[in-house]
Amino acid sequence: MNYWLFKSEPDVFGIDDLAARPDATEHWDGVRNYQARNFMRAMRLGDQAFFYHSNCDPPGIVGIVEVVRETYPDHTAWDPESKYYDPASTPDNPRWFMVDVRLVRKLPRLVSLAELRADPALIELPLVRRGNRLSVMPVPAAAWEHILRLAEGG
DNA sequence: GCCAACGTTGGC
DNA sequence: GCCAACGTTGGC
Repeated sequence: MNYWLFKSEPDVFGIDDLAARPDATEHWDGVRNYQARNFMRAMRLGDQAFFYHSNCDPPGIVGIVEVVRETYPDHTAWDPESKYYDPASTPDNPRWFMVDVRLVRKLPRLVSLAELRADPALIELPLVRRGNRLSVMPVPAAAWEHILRLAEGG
């Protein structure tokens, strides 16, 4: 099992929006970066991920989600009305993919980006590397467990 | 609102 | 294939 992190802007789609979906499940559409796409294609059923709020104050990790459907084509790329439309992606030859995630739980508290950055145990966390703008990225197992301990105060 | 750090585009 | 220009992300 692998661990991941999904970024989302709470003004657009926050963790409470996910919680309000039927079965607290939603497809993760709109990823238009090849590296992030490749990470999603590597996800397997049962993989867990942090839900991260970006572009807000304060940015940070707010919950845990689980992959409940593995990679399949992102249909929003075929919709001319969608802001994620990409005419280079077709049903016969899809370029962009998504997974379905289900909310496992919100964390007892937000673990802020500032706190993550300041923690020497999280040097290996891609999120805190300089200039990282990926919206989907891996989380090393040791970092995953460390962050959970931070959130749970133990 | 600013701007650093990216990724993408397109002329050559 | 190079690389300058451009657009985007996202913290601050």
